[in-house]
Amino acid sequence: MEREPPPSAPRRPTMRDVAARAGVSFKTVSRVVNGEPGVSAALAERVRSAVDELDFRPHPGARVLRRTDRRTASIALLLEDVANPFSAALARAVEDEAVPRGVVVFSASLDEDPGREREFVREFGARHVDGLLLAPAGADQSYLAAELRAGTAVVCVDRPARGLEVDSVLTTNTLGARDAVRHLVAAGHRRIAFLGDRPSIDTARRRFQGYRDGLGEPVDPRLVVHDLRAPGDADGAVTALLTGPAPPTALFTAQNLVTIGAVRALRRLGLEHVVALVGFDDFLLADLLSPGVTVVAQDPAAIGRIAAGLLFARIAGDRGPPQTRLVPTTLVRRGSGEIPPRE
Amino acid sequence: MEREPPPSAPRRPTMRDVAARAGVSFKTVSRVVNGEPGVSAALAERVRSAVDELDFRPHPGARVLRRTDRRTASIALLLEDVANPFSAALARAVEDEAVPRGVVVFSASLDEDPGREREFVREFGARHVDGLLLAPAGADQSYLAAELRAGTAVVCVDRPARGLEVDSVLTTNTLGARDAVRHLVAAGHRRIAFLGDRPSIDTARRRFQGYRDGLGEPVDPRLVVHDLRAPGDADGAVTALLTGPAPPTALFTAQNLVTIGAVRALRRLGLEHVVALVGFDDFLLADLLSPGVTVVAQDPAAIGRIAAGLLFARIAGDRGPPQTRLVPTTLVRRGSGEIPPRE
DNA sequence: CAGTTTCGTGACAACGTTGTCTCGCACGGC
DNA sequence: GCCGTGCGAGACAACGTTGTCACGAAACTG
Repeated sequence: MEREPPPSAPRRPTMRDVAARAGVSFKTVSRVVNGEPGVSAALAERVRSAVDELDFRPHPGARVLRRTDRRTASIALLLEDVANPFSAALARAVEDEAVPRGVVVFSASLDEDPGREREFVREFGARHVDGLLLAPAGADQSYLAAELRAGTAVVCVDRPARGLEVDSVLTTNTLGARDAVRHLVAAGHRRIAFLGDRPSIDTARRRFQGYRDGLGEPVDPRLVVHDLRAPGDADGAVTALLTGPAPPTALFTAQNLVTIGAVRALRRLGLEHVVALVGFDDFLLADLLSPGVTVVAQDPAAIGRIAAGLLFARIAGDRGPPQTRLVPTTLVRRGSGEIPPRE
Repeated sequence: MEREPPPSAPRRPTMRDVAARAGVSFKTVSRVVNGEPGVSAALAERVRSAVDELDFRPHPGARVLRRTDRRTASIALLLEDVANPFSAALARAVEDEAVPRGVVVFSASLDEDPGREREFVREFGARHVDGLLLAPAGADQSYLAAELRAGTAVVCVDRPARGLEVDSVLTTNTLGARDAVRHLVAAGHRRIAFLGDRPSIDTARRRFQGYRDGLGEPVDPRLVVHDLRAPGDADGAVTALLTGPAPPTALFTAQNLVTIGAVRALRRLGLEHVVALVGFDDFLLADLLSPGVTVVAQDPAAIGRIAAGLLFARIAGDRGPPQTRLVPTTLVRRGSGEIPPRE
């Protein structure tokens, strides 16, 4: 016979409690809390001190239920992985836009899983977030139309939505990659390898396009490797390329972890001062390696800042046509990209 | 004369809409949605298909208002800065515990600001999150007692709460720092500098204590520098130490960014193969620098995982005494910590 | 076969808030 | 001194859901 004595059912104070303490009706409390006019100064003061004494805060659930604007003052941030530096920097920038507006941020990681993307969108839609900031994982976002109709604002970051017109904030992937490759070409390289992520990912495809543009001559398919995700994959691919016949004299690595894998491989082969390397996306300490790693740097904070700005404009009622904003890249020369071809 | 035709007031379907479509009372819908017994198979099926057709999802605000357990299936994560790798890895681990439980995660950055800490706690408390995972920024957390009374579970991560007994998950800071310094002592070093963050931060203080323990002899105050935050600070401090009289033969850097600043300084002075270095907290690419940077690695993912476990146990009703769980560090030898003293 | 139990279903109140409506009263105009 | 006017304040409904209760029909009991 076990019995757990309920420890006096924890409860936060409500407007009724405040009203009782101040000796007014609970509607008067509502008026004071919401700054509505039509309350005498004396009563308002009594209410305010009762609010302070009880540490009253209005219940957001009840509030959203009744309010006409239906705002929850919350947004959701759906990124590839909150632990990766690009996503994390973007998330922080979004938070910095949200907090001054009194808006809180849900965050979630999609792990390139379209199923997870849809589940999270559904979940946060049901929770009535005011807006959704999404880095799409799946190949089709037309399902988002239902959320837009239900009144949830949506802005895509890093990758555009497919099958639906919404605001997007993207890196100039094609141009950035083209610049990287042209930089190598300008140093005299002709055999430049491309190492990239899965081409089903929009950014990976665009960077490959930029590689082709930058080369300016037909691509040698033996110098192209796709579908690399982890540093280990890249390490293997680079090792195979450089120990095989007709090795490249330069590498263009089109993703963060691929770049790191390539650095590991070059180091192990003792070729880090012989084979040139330019990576897409900057990373911490790239300047302290020897040679420093030349990269095409993205600006995740700018993406987050701009995207949050667009989202809050939509939430505030902007009904203009969908916009695409492009955030430029910067070529950062650190040494590895300036190695001339071996002769 | 401007007029915005309201675009048919976006609205999500409610139980009433589902009920109308299925030809039942809305209470029957509630029963089916919540899996309560006492609904005939035929009706339940009708309701389920109406739910699917309308893509109905119950309104969480209304639900929490009425439910006896008052659960919102949400938690808040209050960390130093979601963009820093330690916090980001911790956040990801927490998400991985929350998602399978159907719980969503708010995240926020405190930036070592006690005011921000209190505001966020207040905000998320008012939003009735089920639990709060907090890396305290302020010197006193006794104010949390009010949240606990109101029924919000709280677990501290990385740093203990002060002025209040709650569950905490901490790194073995003192032991880890002691091991690092002993490692240098074992290599023959006697003049080992300490470079750390503000001693008002619990972890910084403990790491300094570990330094003293590891030295085993009186500390030379000229080799101790506190209050370093950014890499630039550390760079300057290291430069001053090494170009001054009686320079140290080894450095113990007690924080991530400080370690990076120290590496920069050593590199600039050309002493990276002469002065030994052990850092507290691991970082990406530490192994690719030359020499590789020896560190005392923390395990932020384990901290997040364990803390989330404790939090969900509390939310589920665990009323046991507050626990403190310690997560051990690992000394990772990569070269910089194995340099013998210059003779 | 009357009386009782069970079971499926719906009516209704309540959660804590905001929006609308009404009421009482002091005030000003004639 | 009478009546509209305005204004402060409360009563009440409603938001979308869950918990409680009541009802009618079917299924048991003796």
